[in-house]
Amino acid sequence: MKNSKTNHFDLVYQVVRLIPRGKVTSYGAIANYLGLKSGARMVGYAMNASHTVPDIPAHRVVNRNGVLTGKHHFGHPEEMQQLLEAEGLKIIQDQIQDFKTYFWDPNELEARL
DNA sequence: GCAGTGACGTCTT
DNA sequence: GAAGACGCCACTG
Repeated sequence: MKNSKTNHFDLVYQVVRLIPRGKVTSYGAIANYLGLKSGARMVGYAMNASHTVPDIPAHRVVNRNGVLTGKHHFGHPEEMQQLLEAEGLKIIQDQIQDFKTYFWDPNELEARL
């Protein structure tokens, strides 16, 4: 399979696209959902390449602490915070307030289905 | 081909 | 409880 290399990336994009509006998830959650034990970094790397694919709400993906670590990777760091606030989230000092409240886990979605 | 780096997370001290 | 170090895999230089 020539696409075996980018297979993980595609999986990450699929999960990120499934994130409902007003919710956020963490790299570890996606990695865990995909079965990538220590793939947290891989997920982050995949997100770095997310610019290669549209419709990727990367602003809904934050680290385990709910901090907008990758905000600087957007066209403008402010954009990530603005987008999250536009979805009803509260962000203070690049940190999501009540992160656990807005936290969304892909496993939960699959469980509901 | 080797070494360094990276949108993180978990373990150990 | 907090801080530091290590590990994982993939990409770039």
